[in-house]
Amino acid sequence: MKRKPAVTSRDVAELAGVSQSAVSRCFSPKASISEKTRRKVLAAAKELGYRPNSIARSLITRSSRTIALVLSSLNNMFYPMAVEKASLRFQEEGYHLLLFVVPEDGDFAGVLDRILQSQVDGILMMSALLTSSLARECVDTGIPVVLINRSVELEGISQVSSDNYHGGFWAGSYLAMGGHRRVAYLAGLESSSTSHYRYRGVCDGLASHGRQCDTVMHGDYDFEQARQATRELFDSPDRPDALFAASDHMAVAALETLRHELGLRVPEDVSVIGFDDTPVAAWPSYRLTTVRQPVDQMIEEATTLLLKQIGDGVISAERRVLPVTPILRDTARRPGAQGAGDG
Amino acid sequence: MKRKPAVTSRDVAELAGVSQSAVSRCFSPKASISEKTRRKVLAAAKELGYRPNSIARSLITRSSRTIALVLSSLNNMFYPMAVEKASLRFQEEGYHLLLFVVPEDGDFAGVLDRILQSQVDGILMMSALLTSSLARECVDTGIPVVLINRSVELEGISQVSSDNYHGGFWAGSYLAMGGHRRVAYLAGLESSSTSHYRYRGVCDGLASHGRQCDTVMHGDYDFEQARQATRELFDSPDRPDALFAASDHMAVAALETLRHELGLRVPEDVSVIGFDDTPVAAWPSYRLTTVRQPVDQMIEEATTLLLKQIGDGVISAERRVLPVTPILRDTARRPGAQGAGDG
DNA sequence: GAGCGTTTTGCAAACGTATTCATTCTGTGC
DNA sequence: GCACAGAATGAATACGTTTGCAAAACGCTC
Repeated sequence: MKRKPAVTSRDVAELAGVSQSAVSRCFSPKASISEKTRRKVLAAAKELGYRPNSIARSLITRSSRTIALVLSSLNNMFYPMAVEKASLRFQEEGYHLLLFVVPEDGDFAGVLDRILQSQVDGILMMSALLTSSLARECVDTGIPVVLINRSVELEGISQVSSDNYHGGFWAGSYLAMGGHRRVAYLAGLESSSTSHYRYRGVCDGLASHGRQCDTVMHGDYDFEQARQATRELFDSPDRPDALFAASDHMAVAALETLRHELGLRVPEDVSVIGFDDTPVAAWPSYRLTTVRQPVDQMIEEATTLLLKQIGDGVISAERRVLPVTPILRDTARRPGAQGAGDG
Repeated sequence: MKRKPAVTSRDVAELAGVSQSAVSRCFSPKASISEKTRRKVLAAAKELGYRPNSIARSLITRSSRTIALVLSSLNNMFYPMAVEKASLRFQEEGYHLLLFVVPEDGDFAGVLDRILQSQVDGILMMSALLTSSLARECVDTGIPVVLINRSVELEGISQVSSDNYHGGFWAGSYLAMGGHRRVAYLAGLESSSTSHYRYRGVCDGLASHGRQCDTVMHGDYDFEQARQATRELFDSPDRPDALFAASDHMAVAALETLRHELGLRVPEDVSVIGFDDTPVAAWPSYRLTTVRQPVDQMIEEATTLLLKQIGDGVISAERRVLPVTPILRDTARRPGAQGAGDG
């Protein structure tokens, strides 16, 4: 079964007895064309199974109507959810998504090269990866970039994030009010600004009640590493009495380890707070107290921001911070409840 | 900050004092070019920040080096894992992935239209969606299609799936040997061939031990629907004593409902078997007995199949069925264990 | 330096579309 | 029937590459 030669607008023009221009105009919404020829053309097009070649169109219009979506892992359900939403949104606007999965420690320079070659109209990044020299390359080529939940110190790169600091701050206050004295932070990747803001938040939140953050351990957003970190943190007599994890994914890993491996009760022995409010947090086995990120809204903002810059042909460096919502469930002791030893 | 006009191979040629062809040849691996001019050209290219325009390249070579990846949901972790793997594989081969998320009940015809317009070299489908008339359209345009874990009755469409039937068969036998008398099947989408094969498998597996499948309930691969189905199935005195779910995702939903809502013990009161062996199945809270699909291998096969057809320019309809692996954990009573009333 | 095979090079023609511009058509008001 | 505005049309060009072809340059041997 061999490929046929593609049918072009010229073929359709010939069959319909009109010029190639006429055919082209039939497929551009705003072009001026009479109803009569439109019908002739559409009939011919249908008969031949013609579809405009969007590559040729991109070449002439200098716009591929394509967005590069770059991320480094889909392990944390936050990302699949974001991807799904983004895909739907861009599809609505007639844009396509070119997917780039780049390991956090992978060769992003090479991938960026391919991204820039592919003539995307914009870049949506959900991972760090972007060093300032690479960011400069994007800006230089004039491609708008929007970062989700990551930050980079450079003009020309827009950012949408949730209020990581205040999310952390709430967690810190809440744990302090619950009477916890030794709070540990289960951090994400070192390179992740998100994890840093959450950390600073939790510290300040604790500080606002005269407490402090006791220990930091890196789980790198990874399930197994989070488990290992939990073991090291809690497998000792003077263990922490509360844990704030930089993601639900890690919080669940911690819960599993605390309960099933270390034999600790949550929240009686240890309180746990996560971040994201992914679906798993609501499952009855966990009922994880957490901080909800407004995924849909974040994607919505990021999409709008990107499309606006593409439309205007002007790249800017806006910064949007969206509010988070504390979700009170059962893994963190509630302030005022029995057991709160807050003198 | 305005966009600059793009730098083209002509600009580079001029600066380097060579012809535009020479520049082009510098960027095609197999072209013949002298070391001297190559150096001149590369220097000029670097100075100007030149990158070949892959749109123009696609137009002339009639190959976009792009694959359409279509799926309908990323809820079940099976898909994110598959997407990640596929993305990495195709990136290795110099292909890009164009992502299409289309709801299972969405307008696939419209999306297919866009896929075909975008001149992809191949299509990788991880959802049903493909009616035979749409499949015909693909075949007619000469684009190779590979389906993962779905089937459609048509020449020209290749398929890679795991051995759903034997996975189901094993589950049926295992439950029968465990002494279960009333086995229910928590099915996926009606339209999913995968779910059908698993059903036929579990029926035959049970039959091979003189049992039969008692009830079927549709969970449509959705967490909430699976919970609802579980309620309806088990909230009665003559409830089933075992459940085979068409995905781990639904099996976990069932587990949550059985344990935390209906107060049933697993596996003492009810045995549960899932399908996929996604990471969640191994979490200590569940330790789900399940059937492992070889995700990596499936993607590997699908990728190879697709690239081969693209390379040969010949589309074929191969069918690969990959073996599954039973994973014995703790949610299904083990044959011979106390409580097996297979008298 | 001539002769000859091999590489390297530039020219020019594609690829399939959008769009400008000049031209022709259409319809309206007189 | 005429003038005129507006819409509809086609010819031609451009988008940035790859590639066949023929010419030119090069590296040999004699």
